[in-house]
Amino acid sequence: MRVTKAAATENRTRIVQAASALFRERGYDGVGVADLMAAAGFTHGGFYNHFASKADLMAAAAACGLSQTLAETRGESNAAESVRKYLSRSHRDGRGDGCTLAALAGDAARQPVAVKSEFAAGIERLLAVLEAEGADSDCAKGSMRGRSIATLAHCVGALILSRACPDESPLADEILDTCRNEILASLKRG
Amino acid sequence: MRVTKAAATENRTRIVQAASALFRERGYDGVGVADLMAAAGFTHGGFYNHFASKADLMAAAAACGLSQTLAETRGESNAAESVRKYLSRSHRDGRGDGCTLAALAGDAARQPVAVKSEFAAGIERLLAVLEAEGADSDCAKGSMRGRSIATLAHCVGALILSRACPDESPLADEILDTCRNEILASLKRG
DNA sequence: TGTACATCAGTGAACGCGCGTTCACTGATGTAC
DNA sequence: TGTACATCAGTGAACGCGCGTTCACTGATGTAC
Repeated sequence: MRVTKAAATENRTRIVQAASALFRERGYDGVGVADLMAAAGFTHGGFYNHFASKADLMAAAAACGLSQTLAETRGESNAAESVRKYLSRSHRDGRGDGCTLAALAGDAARQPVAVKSEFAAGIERLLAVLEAEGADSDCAKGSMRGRSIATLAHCVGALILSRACPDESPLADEILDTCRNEILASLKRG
Repeated sequence: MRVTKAAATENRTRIVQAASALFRERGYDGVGVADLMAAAGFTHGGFYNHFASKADLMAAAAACGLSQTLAETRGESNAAESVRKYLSRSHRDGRGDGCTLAALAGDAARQPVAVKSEFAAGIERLLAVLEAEGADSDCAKGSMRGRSIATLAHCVGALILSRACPDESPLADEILDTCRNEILASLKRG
């Protein structure tokens, strides 16, 4: 049964959003097309009315997830608050609605360039926000971008390493706590 | 045709080493049991003479890969040299014989606890080496472990983000170069 | 040391299963008159 | 505005394929005497 053109685009968005969360939870290879469509409330056959391939959806889902991460970062008042939320236990334990970089950057390295391009673009947008958040600090303007890159890499690395340890293991928490303190100290240092 | 007991254990090692490299290149889901056995020079049927399951091999391969990374880190004269090699273009572009953490920590988060335990153990051993390498610096002994954790997370995060960008993209190189400088500066700072 | 037999590492065919993708079909939507 | 028809979003069965795993078999190795 055909559906309103507006409804169709809305459905496409639903699929992309469901995919964005499921991919973050289980990885690109951990979710099938049928799972994705079911999560959005459809049967799998209609998938190719919206996307050329699974890889095509992966790129769209990456863009969606990274925009979501961007919006959340923008919602924080300053860089220190962003870092504290980013390196919290609740973020580490909630992959599905957490940072797309931490959840999928490792997978992205093995994906087609369409996916990697979305990651690069997402990182650039994120850096712009981080630079703006840090602009009120006493740090030299010229090195603000460099500091933002370093902070982002540090945060992402800490979250990924923490998640690679067994749940409830002391090391997982230690990595999170140690890096949070180190990064906050380096932010203050300016 | 049966094979010497010594040859059998040697064959097992060959399989684990081949798996360690292939998993790093293509991820845990990107390599099948038949691929792994073929890479070691065998047919797939004999796999279960050596391992209870693919997950069982994944844990063994993680331990093997992390030991390799440990040995290479130990081979460096000091922390600064380790960081320079770690955040080099050749390391970024050579996943197969590069750091297991950077290649597979993202995947490990979704694997059974046996795999995650190997990662936690590997991280602990790596931290011990990093602490020793930094011991000659003027940094307070008490915070050496904290500094090592931060340095490791920062390095791993930078490599993963750089790899998530399209090959040859300026951002991929910028992340690598920026983080290398930042981390080296923070090492000097002590 | 030599013989007879059990063991088991490695082979290659086969298993059921889930994957990404295709297809004929349905029926409400969009469009031409 | 009303009618006739083409379009196409969504359905569900089907496709070929590769996956992890199992199995009967082979024949050299290990062992008991």
